[in-house]
Amino acid sequence: MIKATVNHQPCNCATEAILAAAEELFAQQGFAAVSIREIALSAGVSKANVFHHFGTKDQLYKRVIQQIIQASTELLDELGEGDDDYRSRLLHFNRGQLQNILSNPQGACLLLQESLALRSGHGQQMAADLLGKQFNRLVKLISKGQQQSEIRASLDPAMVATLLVSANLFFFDAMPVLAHLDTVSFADNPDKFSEGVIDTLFQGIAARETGS
Amino acid sequence: MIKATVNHQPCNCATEAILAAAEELFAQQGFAAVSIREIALSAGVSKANVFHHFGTKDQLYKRVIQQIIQASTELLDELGEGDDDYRSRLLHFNRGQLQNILSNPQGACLLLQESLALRSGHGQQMAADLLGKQFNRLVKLISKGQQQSEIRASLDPAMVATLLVSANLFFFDAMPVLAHLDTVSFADNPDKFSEGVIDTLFQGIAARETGS
DNA sequence: GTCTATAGATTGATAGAC
DNA sequence: GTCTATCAATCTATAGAC
Repeated sequence: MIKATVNHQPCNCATEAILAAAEELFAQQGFAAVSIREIALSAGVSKANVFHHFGTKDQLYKRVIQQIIQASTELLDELGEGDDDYRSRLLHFNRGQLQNILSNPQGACLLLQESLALRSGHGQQMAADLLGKQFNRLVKLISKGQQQSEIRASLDPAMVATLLVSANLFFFDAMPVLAHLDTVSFADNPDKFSEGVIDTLFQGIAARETGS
Repeated sequence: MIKATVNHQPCNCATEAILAAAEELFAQQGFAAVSIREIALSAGVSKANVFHHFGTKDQLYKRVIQQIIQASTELLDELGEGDDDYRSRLLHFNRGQLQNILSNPQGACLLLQESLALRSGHGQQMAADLLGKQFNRLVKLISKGQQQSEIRASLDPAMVATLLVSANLFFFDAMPVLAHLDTVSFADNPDKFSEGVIDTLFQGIAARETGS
């Protein structure tokens, strides 16, 4: 025994295959529409094997959500830091957040499903915490920009944060369908979109005399 | 004339009860998680009665989506018209859209589910058309504002429309969870939110000298 | 139109061999 | 850990009486 060359993560190929298959299917069809049989088939294992590793369908789903949240959280811890001007920092933050969303569309889709409360509140709290955390980081960034007089002090920082975050979620959720409208030119270019959002927000949309 | 006191809609109480029950349950749990038995129980009719009136579960779902789209479409046909300045007209449009969404949260929830493509593309096209129609109305409104020199001409109208629409969807979808953050003050006041969005967008968020 | 009864398929989960 | 075989429950949908 002593388990010599053992990996603490024993390359448990089956569990990873099951998790990957489950994430894809849950994202595409939603929790209730996916059967364990379907997941097992897609992962190349037997149905009983899924239950052996994850106990119940609910627990498997919870593990999938946890995995997404964790990967997502690790990616945004140094977003928007640095000593650039606040316009650059907000652009950096927003662009990073959008890239993060687009880097795992399935995960984003599942978190959006959670936000709609389609499941009986299992992963919902975790998804809410993730959104709240990102939102508060952004609010803090904007507040600092106001203290440094780079951002208009009379604005509610949470309102500005709302406009920034909502644009990214909308890009992910609705842009695929708006892309076919001839009025939309930025649907296939996230970076250009982020720049457009920041430009528009910083300059404002009201026509002004060329003052200043 | 003619058609005296007749209703073409013969007050078919059962079908309406079924539709109402189905809309509520589908919105809360998603299509796959709801059984016909559950819908029939909630509507106060028998299971077979549901099949008699709607044929299949898919067709019932499609009818629910159609009903929501139709009610939604009727409500926005004169939004943003008038001869006010374009700031007022955009505020009017956006506030109306948000009120429309909040007036039927279940419907909005179902349309969001459609946008996530959880169903095999039945109502998805209709939901996409509705969003596209509203979006294009808004784009046109903004373009006219640019022609009248009330809105900065160098902006992409679709970008401005994106910021406006996304804010409303975000308010509906994510605000309930953000409401618990102490940084957010407008979560329970849609009208105040709409004003804040328009204010922020028109003035821009960059600090400027008090010029002009 | 509304119901009861039922058919036939599929589901989540378990038992037990290997 | 992995499998086959199986259970009981639930599902969509239909048949047929009233």
